[in-house]
Formats: sequence, structure tokens, C-alpha cells
Amino acid sequence: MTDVARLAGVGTMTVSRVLSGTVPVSEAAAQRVMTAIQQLSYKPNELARAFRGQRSRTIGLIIPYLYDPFFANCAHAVTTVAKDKGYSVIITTSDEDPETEFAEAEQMLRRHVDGLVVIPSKFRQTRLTRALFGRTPVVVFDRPVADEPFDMVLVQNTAGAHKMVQHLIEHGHSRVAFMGLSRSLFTINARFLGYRKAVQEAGLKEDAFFGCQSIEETLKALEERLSGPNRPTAIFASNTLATRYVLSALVHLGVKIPADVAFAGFDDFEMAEFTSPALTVVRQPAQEMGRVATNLLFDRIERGEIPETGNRIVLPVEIVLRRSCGCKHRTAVVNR
Amino acid sequence: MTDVARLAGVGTMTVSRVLSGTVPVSEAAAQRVMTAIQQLSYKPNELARAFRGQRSRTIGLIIPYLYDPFFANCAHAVTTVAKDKGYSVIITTSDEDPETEFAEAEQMLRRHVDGLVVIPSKFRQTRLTRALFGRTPVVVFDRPVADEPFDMVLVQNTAGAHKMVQHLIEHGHSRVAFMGLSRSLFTINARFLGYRKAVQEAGLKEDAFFGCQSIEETLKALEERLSGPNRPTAIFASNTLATRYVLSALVHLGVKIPADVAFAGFDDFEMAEFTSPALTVVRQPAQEMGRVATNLLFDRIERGEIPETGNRIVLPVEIVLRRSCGCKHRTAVVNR
DNA sequence: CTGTTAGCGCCTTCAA
DNA sequence: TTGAAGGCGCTAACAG
Repeated sequence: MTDVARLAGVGTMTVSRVLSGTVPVSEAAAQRVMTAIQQLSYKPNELARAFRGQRSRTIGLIIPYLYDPFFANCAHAVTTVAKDKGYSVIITTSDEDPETEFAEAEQMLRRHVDGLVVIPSKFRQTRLTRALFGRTPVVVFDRPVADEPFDMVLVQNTAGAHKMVQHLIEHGHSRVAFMGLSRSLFTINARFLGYRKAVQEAGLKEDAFFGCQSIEETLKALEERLSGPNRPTAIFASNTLATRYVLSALVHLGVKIPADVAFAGFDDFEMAEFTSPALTVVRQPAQEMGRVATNLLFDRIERGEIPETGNRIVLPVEIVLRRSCGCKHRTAVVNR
Repeated sequence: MTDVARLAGVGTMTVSRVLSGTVPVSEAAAQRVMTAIQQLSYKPNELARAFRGQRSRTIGLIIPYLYDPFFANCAHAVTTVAKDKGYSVIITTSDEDPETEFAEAEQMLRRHVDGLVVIPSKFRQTRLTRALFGRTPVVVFDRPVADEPFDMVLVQNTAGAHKMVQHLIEHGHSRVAFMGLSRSLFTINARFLGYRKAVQEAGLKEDAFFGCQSIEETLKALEERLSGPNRPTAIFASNTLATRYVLSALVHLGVKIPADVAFAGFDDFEMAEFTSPALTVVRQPAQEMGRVATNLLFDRIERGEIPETGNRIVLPVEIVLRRSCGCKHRTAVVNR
């Protein structure tokens, strides 16, 4: 910058002012500065700028995994909004581990990000607290943090599952099994609650399995159930991973969908219409959620305010009726 | 830091040394410093550290999209390796646009990243040059940059496609169609070259379509071909997007796989075994590629060297034989 | 082993 | 409208 100033025959402050454009600078000086910048191909040092100023123009993004298409879609929206705002994004994965998440959040704070967007790890185990972040705004999404006043953006997990299971019941199924990973994941638990509500309302018995950690365990659980006396006639898988394991098990067991058992899942994915049969699912707006969360964060950053009690925004889901539930018609999308 | 030093009754340098751990500090002083850090819950300012020192302990990652599971997997590996090394990752998407890519690369340079990992946008259109980056190491992967001495990590696009198409031909197909997005994408073109080689070696006629930009265009192209005189009996789709569009078109046209036409794709994905029928594909090691590229980058960063001519590492692909090609046996993976 | 000095590049403050 | 001074938090280099 000193070089630019010297070449332009002005002080460094004039260069700074030309760059920021906030304070009036004479036309002539501005011209000379611009030329000098060109000639020297001067690049402002954002590190120094962030260090000196109050803003790093960087936000942090913490998600469980990037290889999961759902989280990747969320992340895509975050990076897109940030780019539009001229912000950089520091990204990291927590691997669903509260300790990693905590350490990564601290690291981002040490890097003085202007704000964070986080998909928190396991509910009631996450160590993220409002106090940890001081005056740095934070928006959590997809999953909430218990008892902390963060802004949060969620989807209708319970209502979506409820509606989906109702649909299965309307197909005449009286034994619907719920397949999930773990109740310690907020979304899975919320979906389970929707499942339970629908089942209870219909006067049916609930049958939930929370051990879909691997193909093997899922297969074992399904094998038991399907050979037992209260054989389920429909299965609701609470996320795409569970869906995959369930489908694998069903193929392995030679069970036909929807003839032998009907199937519905939570979370749509690109190939869902080409599976055999096409899958009926609850579709959640992954990118929309990331976008809303990030916009909310920028609101907070721009206003410099930390809310006493965070907003809670709940986005609607859609029911996508394909074939696995037993529907005969063409694919239909039902808005709630 | 001054506060910590005062509380510990030492100079700031001692605090700095305790933190970095590079220079010996007396046991007693170190203890007092640690206690003071605890008490004040002091957090080093990484921004200042990066600004002052030579290293920002940050790398940049530029990929076309994050919503594409293949790229997301690549990104996952990059962030994982970086985390292991104690580095942060600034991520951004180029949207396959050379201008955006260029601007984002400059932005990262202004942020003084220690190195960059990039999946370059369109071949021969990308504006990334060695000169742009000065002494900052760069590793490109998945796709090369023409005429620039970057380190690059690729997969066997041509050989994989060649082998896959050979397999189709071995099934007795004499008219194999190639479906792709655009020859301006390096990978698609490389796969096309493998296709062409296999077709020519078998003395067959090539039939390639490069307009799979949308379902509609793909449908139109396929409709023409399948109703024409030289109806293809097998289709090779050169990436997952093309696969999706082709499957959609085939469903729409009521064409049965593999009875009416056989099918094979490039790039495996999680649900490929549950499509109808299970898809035969070339599997590329997405995470492995990201891992290798990032390790290579850290090598460069640690050695502080910019290669005159970049390394070119080519990773092997696998052929995953499922049902869509016409194979009757169970899924088999063939290493090349 | 430890402290002092100095300065990274920028921008806020103040004075001209 | 412009420039000079000063300092953000940290660490390399040099004393001690």
C-alpha cells in the first residue's frame, strides 16, 4: 500500500480511502491511485484489514458431514448466500461429535469470524452455549440446541412424519414400523414423535427400532420383525441412511415393495424416483433452510444485535407420493 | 496476551513461547502462564498471528458445486485432512464459471491462504494460472488445467470408460450410445475418448450426444435415437447427472433396462444398487482423490516449494458390475 | 531461559 | 480533501 501511495504521490490514507470509498477523495488523486494499483497489481491484505478492523468478512459453517448430500445441500446454500454478500466461509465438519464441534467452534472464534451457521451435533450433548460465542452471532439450523437462545431454523419434522405415517395408515396398514438411527438425534426423535402420534391416533401399536447404524443391524431387526407374529406391513424410515439400509435388507430378504410391505422415507434425494419402486418420501427444503439461516445470520451481523431469545423459524415440508407407499397414480407432491 | 503476561508475572514473549512451544521455557513460568490463560480464558487471536507470521494455517478450496454429491465427497476429504493438520478451510463454489473461479481465487489470495485445492472449471476456459498464485502452492484435482505447471490428481477417466464400454460390447451390443453434458468438461471428454476407442477397436460406429443439459433435451435425443434406424442397444452415460436424465427419459419412453437397452454409467453413487435395475457403473474414488490432493498440497506447503512442472497423479477406477448392463450374477467389483 | 524492541498492513483519530 | 501518528495482537530478532 505504501508503494501504491508513493507511486501515486499521495499518502497511504488516500489509498485506503479510495479503496473503501467511504470518504470523498479528489477525482485527480483517485485516478492516480487507481492507476498505481493497476501498475503494481496491488492486492489489499484482507488479513490485515480484518485484524485492524472490526469485521473479518468471514462466517463459519459447522456441519456434521459433507459427504451426506442433505448436509452438502445445506452447505451449498450457505456458501452461495455468503458469496453474494462478499463474505468468505470457513467450513468444518463435527462428525456428530460434540467435542470436535466445540473445538472447531473455538477455532473459528479465534479466527474472529463475524458469525456462525451451525448444524449442531447430538441434541442435549452439544457443548455449544451462547456464552461461548460472546458477542458473535450464531444461527443453528436443522437441529436446535436445548436451552440456549440461538436463532434456529428447522423443518416440520414431527408434522411431516405424522402426515406421512397417516398416509401409510390410509393405505390400510395397521402395523407400521419406524426405523431410525438414534433418538439422540433431534430430527430422528422429532420424526418418531410424529410417527407415534399418527399411530396412536389410529389406535395402533407402535413398533420402533433405533439401531439402524449399519446394514447388518438393520437387516437383523427387520428379519426378526418380518418373521414374527406382528409382522409390519409398512415401514417408515426416518432418514436417507435408514432408507438405504432398509432397502438393502428388504432386497436381501426378498421382500417386495409395496406388495409385501409398503415403504415411506424422510428426506427426498435425487435418485428417489428411479429406485425400485420409486420412493414415497417427505421432502425437506435443504437449500431453503441453509439460505434462511444464513440470511438471518447476516441480519444479526448487520444490526450487531444478539437476541435475548432466539427466533425459531420452522419451514414446511412436502409429501412426495410415488410408488413405494402403494399409490398407483403418478408422482404427486402434497404441500402441507 | 498482555493481561496473561501480567497475571503470570512474565513478558508477553514468554506467553507466546509457551503457546507455540517451539522454544524452551522454564517449568515454573510455563505453569504460571497456563494458569493465567485458564483464569482469563484467553483465546489467541489467530488473525493477528496469521497477519504477523508467515502462515495463516488456512487453505482454500474451490469446487464447482457443493450440491453435487461427487464434489461434496471430494470436499469432505479435503476438510478432513485439513482438520487433522490443524488447518482451517475456506470453501467456495465456482458454479463452473471461470470468472467466478478467478475472482474467488483472488479473494483467497487476498486472505493469504497457505495453499489452494481446486477443481478447475471448464477446461481451456479457466483463467487460473501459475502466475496468478505467485508463491502460493496450488493442487488441482479431478480436472487438469491446460499448460500450467500445477500438481494435479486425476482418475482414469479414459481407461475406465474404455473398459466399461468394452464390457457393454462383450455383452453383444454393437450400437452403443454415449450421453454427456459437454465436451468442454475435461472429464466428460476424457470419458468420451475412452468410449470412442472401445467402439473403434470393435469396428463399431460411434454415436455420441453432448446435450444432456436437461431432462427435455436428453429425452428428445434419446427418443430420436431409439426410433431411428440405427437404434442403440446400449447406453453409456458419462456422469451421474446424465445417468439421471437418461433414466428419466427411458422410464418416460417405457424402455426396459437391460431388456430393451443395456445401460452403464460413470461415477457410482449410494443408491445405485437400488435403482431399477441396479446400475453398472465406473466407480471413481472421490474421497481418495481429495485426500491425495490435500496431502500433496501440505507437502508443498511444508517444503515451501513450487514445482517447475507439476506432478500428475492418476488414481485407478473400478468397474462395478450390477444388473443394468445385462449381467446376471450378483454385484461384482472389478479392479483395473 | 527471558525480556525488549520493532513492525507486519491497515484504518481510526486528529490536525491541517 | 488530505496526511501523520498510532496501535490492533502477535512474534522474529536480538540482547541480556
